[in-house]
Amino acid sequence: MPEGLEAELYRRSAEQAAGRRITDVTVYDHQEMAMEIRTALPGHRFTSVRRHGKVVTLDLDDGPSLGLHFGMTGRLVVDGDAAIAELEYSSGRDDPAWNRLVITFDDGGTLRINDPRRWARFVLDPDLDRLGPDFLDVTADHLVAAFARRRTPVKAALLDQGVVAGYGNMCVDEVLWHVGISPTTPARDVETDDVERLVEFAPGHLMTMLQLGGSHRGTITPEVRAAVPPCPQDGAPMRREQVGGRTTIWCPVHQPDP
DNA sequence: GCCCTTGTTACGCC
DNA sequence: AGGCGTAACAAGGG
Repeated sequence: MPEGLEAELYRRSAEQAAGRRITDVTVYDHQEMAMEIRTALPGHRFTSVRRHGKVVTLDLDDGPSLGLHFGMTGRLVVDGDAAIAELEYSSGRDDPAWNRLVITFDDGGTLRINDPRRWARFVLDPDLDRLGPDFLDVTADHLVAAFARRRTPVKAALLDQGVVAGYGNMCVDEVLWHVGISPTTPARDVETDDVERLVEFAPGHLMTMLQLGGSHRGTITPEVRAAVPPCPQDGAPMRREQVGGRTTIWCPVHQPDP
């Protein structure tokens, strides 16, 4: 599913669209915004493409920016080339019926959101103020402060985009497994040392996963999530339960509950 | 055909 | 007030 890593892949893909003149926009979903989007974009060019957490923002040379969020199964397709060939929990197909937004450029190329389920979102001038720091450069100080008043499982705290932006279900399990923190630990009870180890470890590991293709390319892969084999690190039976309302995989031995 | 999956938001409760 | 849990949402796939 599109987590921050997939959003980064989409951002890079969207850079191919920068500088090209927009000639047409077709809005198939969120009709309430169709008018303003069709008014703002044609005749203009995207100048730069940013990402914060799971939101990709395309800046316009003149006028509002365009914010994209891909929900669970949304993909960005630029010039017919899906940035992510395989996306967990989504089919591999690129059915035209699933196009939600299509932007056409004067060279005939397109930038599209294609989403079988309709949770992808797009909006002009996205509000990023409610998002925490990006997951690739959040500091330990920030997380410690944000965790301090929360009794909720650390897993839920990391998934809270207002605490830190970009983590999805798979990357949280991945990082917690590697740094040996139980996802059930109340956020306020996570040792500062452990938060520091997480912050030190996560960016490099996530970037490696990015280079391998995205959030499903870590140790806790979709196959591991489905089959729940013995812990790849120490061979103990892994647990698979709902934590913070989400299916969670962890090792009770090297990620012991507090 | 039931049930699983996900990210986000809306709600109600404490 | 704000933290917390949960339901709801869409719809393909097993």
